[in-house]
Amino acid sequence: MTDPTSRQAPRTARAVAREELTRAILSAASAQLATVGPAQLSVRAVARDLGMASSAVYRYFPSRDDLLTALLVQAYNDLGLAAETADAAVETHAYEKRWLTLGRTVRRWALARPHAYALLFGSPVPGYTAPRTTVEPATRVTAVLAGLLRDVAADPGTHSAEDASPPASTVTLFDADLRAFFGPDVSDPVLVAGLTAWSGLIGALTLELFGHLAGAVTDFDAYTERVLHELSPVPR
Amino acid sequence: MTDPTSRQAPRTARAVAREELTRAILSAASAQLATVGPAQLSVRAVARDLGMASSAVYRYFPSRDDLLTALLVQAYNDLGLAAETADAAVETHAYEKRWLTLGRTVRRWALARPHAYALLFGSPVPGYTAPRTTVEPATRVTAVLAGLLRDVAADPGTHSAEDASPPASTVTLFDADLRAFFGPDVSDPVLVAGLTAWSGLIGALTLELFGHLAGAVTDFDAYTERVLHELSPVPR
DNA sequence: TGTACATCAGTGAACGCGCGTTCACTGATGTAC
DNA sequence: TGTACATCAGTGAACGCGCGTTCACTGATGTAC
Repeated sequence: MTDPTSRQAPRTARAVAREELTRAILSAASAQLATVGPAQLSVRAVARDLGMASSAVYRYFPSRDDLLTALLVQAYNDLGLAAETADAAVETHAYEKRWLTLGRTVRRWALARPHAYALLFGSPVPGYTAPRTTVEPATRVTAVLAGLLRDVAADPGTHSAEDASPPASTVTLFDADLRAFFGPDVSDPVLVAGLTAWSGLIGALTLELFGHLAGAVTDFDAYTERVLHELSPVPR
Repeated sequence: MTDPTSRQAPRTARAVAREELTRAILSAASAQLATVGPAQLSVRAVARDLGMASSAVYRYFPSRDDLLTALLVQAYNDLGLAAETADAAVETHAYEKRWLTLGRTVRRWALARPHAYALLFGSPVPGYTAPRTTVEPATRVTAVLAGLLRDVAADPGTHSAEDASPPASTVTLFDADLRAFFGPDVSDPVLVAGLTAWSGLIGALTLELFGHLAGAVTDFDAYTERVLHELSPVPR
């Protein structure tokens, strides 16, 4: 990633204006998602909101899909940053606390912007395929979980007798990239446990946010706490 | 539910034709979902697929939203029936087997029609609110889980010492309707465990079907088996 | 510091398209006598 | 069994709307001498 503006910083008026409008467009587009969903995201409506000609938006994003991609990247980075920050504030060895913090942080993030959550974890947008650019930002939240599992695996105090049990699986479950991502200390069973916990978190948020538990659960905060405890993939 | 056709069954040619076309419309609409998603479901496109005037569809469904509702109801009933049938085929007391069967059945159902899964468990359709009619069909799959938990709770052989531990929660987590649905024998902790397992299943399917594990998991069948074992909310 | 030219931002009209829904209509099917 | 009338299915045109994207353009900002 070489940043062309980092050589010197002229900061011309044009560059400043461009940055600001880019932000304004993204923000208007994001606000739109709250009412219409990603498949209905409309370049014309965004332009209308900003009081500019629809064609002007094309100076900033070459197509509707690029605008959508930018929203995806922004949301993933936003969520990733929130998770990283929250995790860094917890003592490294307080493993369960770190898991709970991750869950709470993701949930708080999602509750504050349900449309962004739906963009990331809801139905894929028909006809749109996210480009490679989105892969790395998407990785950030899960990297926090990976870090936690890596720390647990590296801690000799957390190993009980049953860890010596044979791997028992002859099948290769995971891709080499994922294995590398979690590191060599994280065993297959731990990886399964971690992904199961992550699935449970995403499932619980999906059910809550998409209204499947409306009229069933009365206190979602307390409920989620219980579920997170139940799901914890770390010892203690 | 009084069925007006049950008094006698004249089965006029018109009635037959109407039933068949209704089915054809639903099937064409369902096929559409595979390519465009529920928000883009188009009455005109459905009519085009069937070779009829778009206005003719309105003789069968008064509006686009009603068509969508019919699709929802159909999908929920389809999934519910699959789960009920599969569960009935397993021995009542083979609790874990029943849980695994539920998970496998839901997954197989979803893999065979990912668009239907997205319709039920993906992002809500913006601007559309499902009417009361959909509630009961939506209940069917979860009723299978409820039946399982009820059977476990009613079985005296499944209670260990720790069940005697105090409820420990002063908060009311669940709505009275849900409590009634699961029955009085199912304790709060068991209910939490059941919903956690369900969340995990939905989360795992969402991550798999919506492509979040592409390039991470290599063998999704084996992976899901492991996750289902991990999630099991029943003893043994 | 001033001028000449190049670059960029934003406009407004236009292209071709698809949508949900209504309406007056034709012709076929069903029903009552 | 036959006839008269009512009901229903399906048509095609029309309404008013919104969309993504392109294009030739004006005017402002930036740059090189």
